[in-house]
Amino acid sequence: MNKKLLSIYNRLYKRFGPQGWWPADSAFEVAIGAILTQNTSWKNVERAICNLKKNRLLTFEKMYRVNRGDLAHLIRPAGYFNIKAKRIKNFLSFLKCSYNGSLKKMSSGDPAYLRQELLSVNGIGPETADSILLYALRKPVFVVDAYTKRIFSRHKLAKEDVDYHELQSLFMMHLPPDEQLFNEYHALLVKLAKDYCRKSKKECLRCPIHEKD
DNA sequence: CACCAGGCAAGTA
DNA sequence: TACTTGCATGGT
Repeated sequence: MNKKLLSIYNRLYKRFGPQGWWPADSAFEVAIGAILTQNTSWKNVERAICNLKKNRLLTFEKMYRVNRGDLAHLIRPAGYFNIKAKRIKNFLSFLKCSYNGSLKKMSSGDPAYLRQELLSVNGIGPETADSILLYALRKPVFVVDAYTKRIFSRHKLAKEDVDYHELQSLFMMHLPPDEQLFNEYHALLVKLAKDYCRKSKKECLRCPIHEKD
């Protein structure tokens, strides 16, 4: 499995090259984006982030001050704007209480402990927590998402109804705990899914996973 | 028109 | 525990 996972990674990297994740100007922007992208296309998230930038709200202090209603209005293009505004506020309250609003302070903590903390915030589940840990805090934590599940179940590398942590440990048990590797691997799986493994698209022509090294 | 997108929590039985 | 439903915009 160790070899297989690395082999898949090498094929994806060879085909698609570095993906440059996470596209953002700061760790704070990554964390907010992680909440905004819950079950939402990245294109819509970009519109919401653009609105936040235009209003100079993409810093902890500014966003901590703004009303939840005003925040909801600005992130409207990302969908679920009321509940996401609440979730962002929950995250900011946690960050204020535990780390005085500083992701930099937070980043010195132990990944397993930080994960527990993030999961205790209402609105932050496994994928959002792991996205923040990997892409904002640079911790070697593998991010699983709907794409990862779809690709691995369609290729019979995992069962159809595989559990989040089951699939996550598959990666983390068989790969070195390399933050850069996890970063690129997850990004490449998203790229693969978008190009070759859409939900409604059953075929998988020219899919790099099937190719030789 | 239906279906999907870088999920999560709350309600029901 | 195991389903089901609400949340909502914008693209195909």
